[in-house]
Amino acid sequence: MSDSERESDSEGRTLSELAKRRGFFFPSNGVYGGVAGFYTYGPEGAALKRHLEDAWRDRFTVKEGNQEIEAPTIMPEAVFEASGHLDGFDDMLVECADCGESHRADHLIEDNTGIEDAEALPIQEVEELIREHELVCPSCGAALAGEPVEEFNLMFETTIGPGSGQQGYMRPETAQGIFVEFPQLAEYARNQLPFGVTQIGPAYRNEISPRKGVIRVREFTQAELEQFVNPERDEPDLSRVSDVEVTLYPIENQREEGREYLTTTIGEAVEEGTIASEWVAYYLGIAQEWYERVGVDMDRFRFRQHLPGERAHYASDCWDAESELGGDWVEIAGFAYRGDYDLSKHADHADEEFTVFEQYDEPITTERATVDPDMSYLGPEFGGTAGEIADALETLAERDRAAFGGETVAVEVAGESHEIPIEKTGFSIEEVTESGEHVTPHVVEPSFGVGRTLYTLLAHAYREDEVDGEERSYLSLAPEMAPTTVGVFPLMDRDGLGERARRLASDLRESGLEVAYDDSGNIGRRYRRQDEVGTPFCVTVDYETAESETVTVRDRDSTAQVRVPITELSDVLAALRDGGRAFGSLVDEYEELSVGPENAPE
RNA sequence: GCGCCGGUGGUCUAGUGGUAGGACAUGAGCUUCCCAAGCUCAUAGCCCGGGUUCAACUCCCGGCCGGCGCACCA
Repeated sequence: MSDSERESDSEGRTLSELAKRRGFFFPSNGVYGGVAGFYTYGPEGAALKRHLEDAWRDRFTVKEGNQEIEAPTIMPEAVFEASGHLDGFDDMLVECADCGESHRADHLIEDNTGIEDAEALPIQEVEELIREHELVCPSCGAALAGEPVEEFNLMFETTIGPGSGQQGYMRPETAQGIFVEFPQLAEYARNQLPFGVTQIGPAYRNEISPRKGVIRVREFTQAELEQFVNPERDEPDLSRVSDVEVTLYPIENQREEGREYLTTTIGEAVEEGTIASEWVAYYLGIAQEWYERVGVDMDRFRFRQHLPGERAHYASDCWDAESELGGDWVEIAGFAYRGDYDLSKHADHADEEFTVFEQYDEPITTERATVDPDMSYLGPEFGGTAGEIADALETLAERDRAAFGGETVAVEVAGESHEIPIEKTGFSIEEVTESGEHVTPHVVEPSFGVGRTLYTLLAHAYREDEVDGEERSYLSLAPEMAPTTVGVFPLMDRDGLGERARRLASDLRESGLEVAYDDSGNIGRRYRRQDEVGTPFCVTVDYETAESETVTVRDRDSTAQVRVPITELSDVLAALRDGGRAFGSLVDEYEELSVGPENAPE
């Protein structure tokens, strides 16, 4: 076992054990034997996920001035015919009868025959090609001719409506729900580019082999932004992020053995051309700051550029955000410049405009040669070909207005030349004023995996240390992310402390804090319980509370405690949660609690 | 999908051809004036199906689930 495997094993085991025991996540449907690739988020996990989504929404929807929508998860076949998922999401597998290895049939053909885009070919033809070219198994060399080519589509199929119904699919990405509604969405954006539409929700992929717990699952949550821009004009506000430092892993560095990552700023990376698209660069910068905010360890994080081979064919520049988990780098977000690929595809298939009308600053007036053929002449004269002749005249006028300079003009229809008197063509030079043009927007797509990000937060927050000689493990989650913000305990559940603490817990909940109340076991046990689920602060009602109307507030990471007046408590806790202040700043303002044998009251 | 390994309370684990023991956790109580202490009691388990056998948690076969490797990951 390599170091990284051992590391991965140990981190994965520790985390999945913690996740299950503490209610972050666990495999679904366990009582019926379970089914691979589906996970249930328990109480702690669901809260953490909600906070993560809220933070994403705050940054990528609200702060960017975008609009969030919620589209269905089941969509009809036509959507995926247009998007390319029906063909492109198909894998054609052929299995070697000799050694049992499965291979991508389309890749074998492309590699050995010079045929391109074999993916698009029907199954029978692929089987035929394997036979014709006498392709062999790359692993063992056995002939593959005659082996069946199996089609495997990563999309879940379903039937819409009763009976045979209509073929539908679970969406493999949330993005299509935005693209197909573009005409409506553009209308809501008052046809003003640029605008962005976000969506947070589940997507489905029938993975061949789900792995690594929540990292590769068949149902997962995406948070996606589709930023629609006018490629000729719209630019992001790079000044906003130009000083943001990022760790980049560009193509050149991946190709050369031993080359380190590139630590630079977004501004420099754009200037140097490391990041080709300014829009992609902008969102890398925004994302960098966001990942820091939610608690990703930036020493275990990088942006990696897609190699040309792994890039989708429509993406001109694509970067992944990757986090290091148990020694492996895992994709947690993708940032792609998708051009007009998606909207154009839907425009072709849907017989609908997927454009925005962009008004020019000044109307442009141009001269245009037009014809208005006299059909009462052309009809009797040319019979059935009259219509085609009229079309030919129009085409000719656009192409070569000089042809209309003589007495007659000659057009060719179906190989035959016809002479038309100029006065019957209705030829004229017109002034045409255009106030704008229809533009198919380009799409910049930051696409986040919520589950993978959540797992990263847990992995990067997990700590073990020692407190008073006792080992403890805790999650150093960002206060904003933590499932519970504050634990409230009575030091003893007697002498009225319990009642006072319960009342305090209730008051804090009313003020909008997420509170856990616990009076079971000794105080240390309760601290450890909260430590393990990442609760950043614990409040204890003790014997002094009744006298001074103060409680102790304990910091998870340092275990330090200060005594805070109850009247200020909810404000202080909210500020700690929202990042308005750090626990360290409380020490200056409030009395620090020191507890030990020498301080204990007699 | 293929190969290797595994599956015992919530978690971690011991063990056996005659249906199971521990630790932690959890609950009740005692104790305890700030960091998993102690004591008593309680709850709770052999992944599923078939086979062999008088008898299967144990042996065999299949499935499901998990880990790892291969393949796959638009």
